[in-house]
Amino acid sequence: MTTPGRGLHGRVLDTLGPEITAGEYPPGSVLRTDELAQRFDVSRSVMREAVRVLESMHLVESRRRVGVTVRPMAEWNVYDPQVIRWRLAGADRPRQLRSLTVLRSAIEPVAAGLAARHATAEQCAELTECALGMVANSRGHKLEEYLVHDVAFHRVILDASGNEMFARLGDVVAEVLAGRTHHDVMFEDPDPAAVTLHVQVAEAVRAGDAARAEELTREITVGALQELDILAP
Amino acid sequence: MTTPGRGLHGRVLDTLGPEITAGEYPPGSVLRTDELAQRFDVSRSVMREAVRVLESMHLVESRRRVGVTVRPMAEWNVYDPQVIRWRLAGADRPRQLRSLTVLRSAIEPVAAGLAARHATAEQCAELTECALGMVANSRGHKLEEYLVHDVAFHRVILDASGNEMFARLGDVVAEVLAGRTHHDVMFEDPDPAAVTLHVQVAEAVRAGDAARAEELTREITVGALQELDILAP
DNA sequence: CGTGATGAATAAGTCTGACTTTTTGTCTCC
DNA sequence: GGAGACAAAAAGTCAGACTTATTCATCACG
Repeated sequence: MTTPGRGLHGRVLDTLGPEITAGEYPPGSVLRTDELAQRFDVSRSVMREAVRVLESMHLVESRRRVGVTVRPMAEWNVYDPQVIRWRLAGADRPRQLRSLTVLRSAIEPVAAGLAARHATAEQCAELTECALGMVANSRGHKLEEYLVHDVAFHRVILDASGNEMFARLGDVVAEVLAGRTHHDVMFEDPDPAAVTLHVQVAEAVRAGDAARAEELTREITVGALQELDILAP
Repeated sequence: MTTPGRGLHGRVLDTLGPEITAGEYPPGSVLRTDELAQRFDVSRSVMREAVRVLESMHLVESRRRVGVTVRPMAEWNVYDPQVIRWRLAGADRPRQLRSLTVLRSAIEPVAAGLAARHATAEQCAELTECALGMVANSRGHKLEEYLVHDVAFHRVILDASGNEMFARLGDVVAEVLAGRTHHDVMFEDPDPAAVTLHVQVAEAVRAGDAARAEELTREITVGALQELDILAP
């Protein structure tokens, strides 16, 4: 991950950020920088830097003579990787995971279609390698190794799409996939059908068959959605 | 937009942010906080707050004994509304607009499908109202009025999807639509086919026909993509 | 009564200067 | 030429004094 302790203000954020995103302070609550500085035993300057960061994430708003007020969830920068991480670590992790999976289901098929058009030879090779890695670890409870290749696969697809907005969702996808493997119970080996689909996507991309790559990826994400629906219908 | 002058550090960001996102400092360049503070005629504390914000956007990285180094574009938080605004105001606006339009083409159809399932009666009414507003202003060079309804329409769709990640893209869509109307030349009235499609989407959502809403919206976004391809093939 | 002006209290905002800590580059010395 | 010590540089931290905007309450006036 990113460095955890990058300065005192970072330490403050590591506990204050999750508190806010967990909804511990209802929207409209006011925090006083002086009190916060006391609580975390840091100087006001450090506390102010932390508040500035929270402010840039639209988690809070700082106004004179009022204090630091917590903004309603609807205004948060929910695409900020830091915010995503905080929320995934908190109580509404399931809800968050569902939102992100729906996002994946919208993005990844289109990204795969673009990848089929734009992927370099090197990226095609990487993709095939990842798919093979998934096959090799799809049986025998080698979930960790499988995950590594799965994440790499989707990263390559997103990168190869040539769209920077898609490419930057690699971390999000990684978080979602890791979450599925680690937190949510996943005793069994991955679905063989999903593994096959990944191999086929790699083929389609290499063949430059955009429509097929898109459709196959859609099937993968539909599978991911169904998985969630089974877990929490 | 958001408040322009929210403190001294905000003023600094208003000029430093665009400079960085415009690529005026190549990746790896180092800035010294002291020099920046002098340049902007602010105290070091204010300058530090500004740097913290840039850091949280992953535009720069601050390291001891080294300085504030500019990160490569691939690491920027390109979903940060502030970053998007800075980049849209800069030189690579066209590229940015294309990326965002591709993003729209992935998100909005899925969002429309979900909206057909989840939209409240009130949201359906709003949608119809927006569509009618578009029709009413589709002829006679009433581009501004048309834009207002167009933006509102897409916002309602994204909100009604019930997915917060989609909902938060409302501002992005607004920027893209506004960009198309204002910056890129658009002398003529909007495409009548597009107007009809919006009306039909509103109908499909009200009827709860997810597949149809999705497909119609896909046509809208395909149109938006073609528009860009014609302007800069 | 309301209504608008006055003023005081409050909390964020700003600046300054001194000090600490980490990192890096260099200069020995073996 | 490599290992370790040393010095310089820049960010990081802190404390305290001061400024400024905002809110709220009070009070006079219509």
